[in-house]
Amino acid sequence: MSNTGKRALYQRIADQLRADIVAGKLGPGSRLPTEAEISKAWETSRTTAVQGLRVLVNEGLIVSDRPRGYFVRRREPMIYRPQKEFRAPAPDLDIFRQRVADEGDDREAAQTIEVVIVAPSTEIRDRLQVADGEHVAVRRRTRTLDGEPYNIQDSHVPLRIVQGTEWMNPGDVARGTNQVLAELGHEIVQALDEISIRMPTPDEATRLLLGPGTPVAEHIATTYAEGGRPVQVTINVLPGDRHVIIYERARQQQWGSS
Amino acid sequence: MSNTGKRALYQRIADQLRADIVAGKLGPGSRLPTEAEISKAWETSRTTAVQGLRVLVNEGLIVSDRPRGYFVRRREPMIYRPQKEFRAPAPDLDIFRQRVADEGDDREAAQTIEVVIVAPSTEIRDRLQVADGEHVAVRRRTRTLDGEPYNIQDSHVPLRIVQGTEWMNPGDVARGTNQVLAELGHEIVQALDEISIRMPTPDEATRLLLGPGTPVAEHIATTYAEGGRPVQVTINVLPGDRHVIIYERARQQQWGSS
DNA sequence: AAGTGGTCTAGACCACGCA
DNA sequence: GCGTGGTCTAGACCACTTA
Repeated sequence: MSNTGKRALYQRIADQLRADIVAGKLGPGSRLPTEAEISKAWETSRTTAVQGLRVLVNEGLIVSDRPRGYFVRRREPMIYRPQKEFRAPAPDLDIFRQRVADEGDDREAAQTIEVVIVAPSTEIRDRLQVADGEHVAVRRRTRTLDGEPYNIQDSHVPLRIVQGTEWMNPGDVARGTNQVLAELGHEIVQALDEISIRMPTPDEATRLLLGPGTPVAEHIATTYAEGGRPVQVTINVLPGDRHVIIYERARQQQWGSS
Repeated sequence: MSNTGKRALYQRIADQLRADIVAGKLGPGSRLPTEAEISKAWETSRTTAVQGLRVLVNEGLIVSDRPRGYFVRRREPMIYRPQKEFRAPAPDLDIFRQRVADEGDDREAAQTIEVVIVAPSTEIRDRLQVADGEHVAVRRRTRTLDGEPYNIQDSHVPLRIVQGTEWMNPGDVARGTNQVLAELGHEIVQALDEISIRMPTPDEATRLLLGPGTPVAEHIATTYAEGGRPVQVTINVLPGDRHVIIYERARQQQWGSS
């Protein structure tokens, strides 16, 4: 094999296929050439063809569905809104109206809930400001849509606050767990959202059925009661191919992206 | 090679190394065993060792610094706040105070700006609600910190709004471009933030010097003037290994993550 | 039974940074 | 020069799905 350019052959194979995909010549769901076809067309070994395909897999552009072949991936993100029921007069958001309305419409939402008591990790302890030996209660939720895992949500509260209360009930709480906390004297008045972007851990990849090349957002919501007292830390893990995170901002706040 | 378990050998190699990294046995910056050492230790071919290492590269856990070897990656994310100068009484955020204070402190920030006129993409046209043949002005910024690329920001405005104004000056506008827009009769009163998570395009990977296994957040901020009229669409591309996105929410809004 | 991708072998030559 | 990772070859056997 002669190196016609500086770029490696497997890179050029990937470039070619990627170009076909972004140009629409290979639309979502299309089947790609097989490894054998590619290696023949480029007069190279199958290993190199595989390497080229793997580039696109790691970019999240294609998936392999063995033994049927490689296919162009579909993306159908759902709306994720840390600010629920935002009441400011909404600007003209036709694009989203549609998709928001779709949420939970024809798709069947479900969730599994378990509640456990654990020693908090450093991340949780820092944000919850609990003492060193103090334990926390955790509501672990895995949400599914049409049977497909959708996201993971783990809420952490100091154990002393919720021990023996409805918060620890491992099932739905119709009026919402924040309402329960409010009734317990911990009404939430403020929150901090931190959103990090990273590749999933193998454990997350398993729980969320993530293919290679699928990054996740880790959304850590820390909620505070009056006086800046932290009440709850919720960690949400959102597969990048299934979510768009939406925030709305109104006049009383300042404008970024100047 | 006998398949001792179901899991492929290269997977088990990756598992072992990953465990060493998350356990801290291999701290940030540590050098990993060489490909040759791994293949010898596991009694396999170098190809399989490479395959195992590539798993971790694609997870963003390690980088190869040829020809020095593989190294455990460092993560030092900066704070990114779409809500700037948030004025609500801040909760106790010691963790972040530190890092926010660091911003632009000992590190040298710089940016390159260019302004061009283009036919808008569908994404832009939908959000900006411009007519079909109408053109838009784009301020393209690449921000660097200590000479390292940090993020990309492209602001789009209908051309008719800013033609011949200071907005199109390809340099700093001391009082901010939003102020310029306000003076032109387009004061911003509302905004919509959309955040998507994905792997970078090859072009973005080049511009931002992204290694493999580094996902990006695409933050699309659409700002609106009185009456829900869209004024500007800003697309920010944020490398996941260099940013944490922060939002604060206060009482007048509703609480998500219930 | 045929064809697919998943994994693996045992080599090879190369570019590059460092001593 | 030496050792590193980057790339590539020309095969091989396997598990799985579909015809």
